[in-house]
Amino acid sequence: MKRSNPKSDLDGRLPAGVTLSDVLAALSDPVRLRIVRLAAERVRACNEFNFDLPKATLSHHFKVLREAGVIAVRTEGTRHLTSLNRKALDAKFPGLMKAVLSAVA
Amino acid sequence: MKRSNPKSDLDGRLPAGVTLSDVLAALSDPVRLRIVRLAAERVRACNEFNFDLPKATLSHHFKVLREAGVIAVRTEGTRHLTSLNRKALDAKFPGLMKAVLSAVA
DNA sequence: CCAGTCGTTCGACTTTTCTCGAACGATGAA
DNA sequence: TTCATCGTTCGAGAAAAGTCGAACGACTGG
Repeated sequence: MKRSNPKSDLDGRLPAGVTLSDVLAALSDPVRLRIVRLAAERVRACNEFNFDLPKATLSHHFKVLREAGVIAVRTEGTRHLTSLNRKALDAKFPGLMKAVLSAVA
Repeated sequence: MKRSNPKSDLDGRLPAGVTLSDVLAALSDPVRLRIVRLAAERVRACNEFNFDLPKATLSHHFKVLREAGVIAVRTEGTRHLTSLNRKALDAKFPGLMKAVLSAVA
């Protein structure tokens, strides 16, 4: 995995220049919304997201979410632990994740 | 304009089957986000949205927002009065529009 | 009736996004 | 070392979304 910056992805920062549109676009896919809901419950390894999708497809969706700063990934040996970037999102877009996560559909 | 249903678009209902993904997708475009912010201030005729875009492009964005139930349009003579479908959105997705509208970017 | 305005729709094109097989690098176990 | 596993990246194809000129119907003022 690319780790140009030595700081963890879990340090609670959003990528520079991320806009509301970017975040909404990242969240606007049903698969990614499922990922976000699961990541919001607790930190998970990728294989704990039991989606019946090819891993290349999954990896793509994780990448979109990462680039929008919605999720953060910490590598631990073989496993990639994914968590919701809740603090950073709440700081920049107050109330957004709460609304998204509490929505029924 | 197509008006298969005699009820006004302003009756505060969301189109059947609209999901959170649909609404987020509609909101994820910068132009549409601007439209929504302006419509949230007050009801506006289309020409009050002073975008420097061809009217076909504008019409497309309005259509996307309408189909997601984000805005409602009432025809009054020649003018199409656009308003945010706030009540219906708040009912189905509590806090979402508040977060979107209060976001800085 | 005619001309002008308003917004939609059509059609074509470009751009972006999605999907996923295949190859790859990194890691851990035997 | 060798092998299997994990997740990424590449690349190609398919699907979806965005852009916008042109034509159109609805309405209004003259």
